[in-house]
Amino acid sequence: MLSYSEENHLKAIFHLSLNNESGVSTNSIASKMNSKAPSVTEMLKKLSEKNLVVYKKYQGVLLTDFGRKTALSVIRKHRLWEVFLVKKLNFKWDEVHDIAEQLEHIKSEKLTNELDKFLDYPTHDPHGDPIPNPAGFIKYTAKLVLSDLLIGETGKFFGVKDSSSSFLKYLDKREISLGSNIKVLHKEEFDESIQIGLDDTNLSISVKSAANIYVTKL
Amino acid sequence: MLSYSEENHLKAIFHLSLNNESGVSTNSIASKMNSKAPSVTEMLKKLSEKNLVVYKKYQGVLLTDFGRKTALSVIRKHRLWEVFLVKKLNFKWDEVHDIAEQLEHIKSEKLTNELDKFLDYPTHDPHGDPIPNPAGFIKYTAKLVLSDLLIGETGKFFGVKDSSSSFLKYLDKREISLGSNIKVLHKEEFDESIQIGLDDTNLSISVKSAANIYVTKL
DNA sequence: AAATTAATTTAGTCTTGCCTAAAAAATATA
DNA sequence: TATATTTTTTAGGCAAGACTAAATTAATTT
Repeated sequence: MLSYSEENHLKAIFHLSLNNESGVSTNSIASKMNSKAPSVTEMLKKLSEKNLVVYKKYQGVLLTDFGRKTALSVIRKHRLWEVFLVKKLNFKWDEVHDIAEQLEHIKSEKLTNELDKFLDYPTHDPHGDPIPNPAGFIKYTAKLVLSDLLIGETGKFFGVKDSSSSFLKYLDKREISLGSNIKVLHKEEFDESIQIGLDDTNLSISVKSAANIYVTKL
Repeated sequence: MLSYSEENHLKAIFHLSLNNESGVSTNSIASKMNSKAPSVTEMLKKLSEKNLVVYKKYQGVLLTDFGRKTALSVIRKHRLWEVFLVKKLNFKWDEVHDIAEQLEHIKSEKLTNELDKFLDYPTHDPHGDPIPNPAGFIKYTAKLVLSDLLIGETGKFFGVKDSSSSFLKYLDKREISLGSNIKVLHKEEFDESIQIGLDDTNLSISVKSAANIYVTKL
């Protein structure tokens, strides 16, 4: 039975190893976990003992298959609970993260699978991130970003890269919501801002925002 | 912010003080928590520091108003989650306790209240126990037990005293379920067993079982 | 290649929550 | 009431998970 802290470290390593094939550094884990390097070193030893990671001093760390499956089971629960909160309990997508951080540690396979069924087997969470299946398989989609689109092209908004509450609120205020079709009308040379068309309205957003909006080209 | 262990101790004290107006003993708490007396003593000091209990060495312990409210908030969450598991996720009433023990510690008032609304403000959990309201008010009903009924009387089954999994399974097997109307047909002098009528069937149960079945006289 | 800087690990400490064994207080009994 | 028993508390220890400061290893720069 894993502790919350063990599960959280596995999750952090999983997320960091997506960018870093060759091994995740102690410091990057510490910074993601809001902790300090020595705490991470100690935890890596323990996870290594339990065959959840491959760890060699000073060499960075990687998940074993078992570790990866375990991390994905936690992520699966996190994302299913996010769907539950938004779809069933009227939460906004920027309010669910902290609660899902708690719920993801509840231990009951039956609960997870019944929840999945109750939600009608969702494939993505409210931020557009894919939900792993019970076997730990996760379906990634190529991640095209709004700022990658050329003038005249249209994309369907399916997720965000930075899911911080402030960015999500920014999107809500502008009524840019998951599923919208966004057309790139113009790119300003001066400040790189982008004019977009959304339903009947036109608005201007910064490149920084556009780089945070995942789209599928239509 | 209270720890799981603090919340669990408050809950134990709450339940024990229902029978014991004058103060709950260290040993009784330890036995309910599956721990040992010294652990309880230590915790009582801490809870007393935080004004959750009134504790004087060797004198037993009682909840303060604040402690009582806190305990009831945990119990409220426990029972709401039990309703959720049974009503929405197809759990049997004997399967929900351990999961609710985990879920009761999730911290989010909004979550609790939205869950309450989603479940349409249930008044009782799947075992017939009343659910406290958000203000910490709990409505007790006088607890009449099946073995209290006289021959010829009928009661509506609304709860169980001992909600152990084995007893709940026993009831399921005999198709004695919450809400049933049970008529006392006969009491056997020899072994005190009781003949009952349930819908169209008659069956015989022990006094011990009958003393675990809460009913309202019809 | 040596020296400096950065990253990581070790050593030692603290808190929480649990324990056993021993001491002290309260209760029951002869 | 004095003694025995039970209950509770104190004392001291242990494991988990965090930390700071110091030491070590790796990486970078000159």
